[in-house]
Amino acid sequence: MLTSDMPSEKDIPDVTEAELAVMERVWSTPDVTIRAIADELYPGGGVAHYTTVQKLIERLEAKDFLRRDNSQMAHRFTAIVGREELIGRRLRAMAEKLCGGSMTPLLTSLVESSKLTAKEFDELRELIDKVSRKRKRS
Amino acid sequence: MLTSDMPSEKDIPDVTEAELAVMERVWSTPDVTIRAIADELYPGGGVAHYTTVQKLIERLEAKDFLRRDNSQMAHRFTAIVGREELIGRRLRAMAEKLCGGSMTPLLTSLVESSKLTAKEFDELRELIDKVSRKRKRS
DNA sequence: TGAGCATAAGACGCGGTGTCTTAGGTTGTC
DNA sequence: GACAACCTAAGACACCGCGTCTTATGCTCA
Repeated sequence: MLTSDMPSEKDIPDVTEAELAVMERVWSTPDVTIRAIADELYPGGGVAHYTTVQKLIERLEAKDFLRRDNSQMAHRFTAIVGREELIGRRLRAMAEKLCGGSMTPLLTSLVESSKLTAKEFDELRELIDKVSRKRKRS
Repeated sequence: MLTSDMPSEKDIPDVTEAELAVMERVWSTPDVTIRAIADELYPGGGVAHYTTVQKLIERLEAKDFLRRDNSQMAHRFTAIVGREELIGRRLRAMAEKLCGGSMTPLLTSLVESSKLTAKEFDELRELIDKVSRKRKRS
């Protein structure tokens, strides 16, 4: 009863840890094959490891994270959801769970809780200046 | 094998969804009791619901998210980890998993997608200055 | 024709998580 | 003192997500 499954967050798919490891290869290698991913994630792995990757790919495809090209016998895969998009989704989910849906408290909390290094502070300041300047022009 | 449990992220505790619901009450009510939380989360709930909250509290205490005052028979609880701190932890963990530890992509996404008004931009800038000034003094 | 590699589909085990059961101690009231 | 009503403490439980593995089948080429 305490686990609220509102459609607002439930409908936007995320990836598990193993799926993310697969997506990393899909992002870095264009038209990657299952074999290539398996060889990289499980060096010297057997059939079981190969089909593990296959199952992960199958689930990622079901969640529309990647597209399959089956024109050749060994299928090729391309990312639909990029890293930036995934970051955005997770930030949004986080804002939903922790801040009533607003992204602003995420920023202010980060600043207030002193969880940023001096360097990151400077980066953030610069970023804000840039965006607010750009915002003004429109 | 694909699930990497490096101590960098594993050692920093997080809360589950039900635990978060409890923390919300701990944050909002000073010196809250289990009874008060249970009555709010499970209106008209029985013994089972009460002990559910109790178990969640026990786990939160084990993770040092709250402190127990057992001077009275009905124990009182106070938050150790605040919402801001929790947000910071989750953002850090996210940077770790998705950006190799760098916060920059997260900050970029946050600033761009949090539709800040000009006024909020100024407020945030001010906040950053204040905190970074305080930082320098120590 | 058989070896090698691909896909497809299902089953499995483990661990996390929310929940519940049970036992026992303290307080207040008749 | 006895009893009800509250509290704590500790463990067990069921469900489910997730990573993994098994098995069956098909295509390609020496």
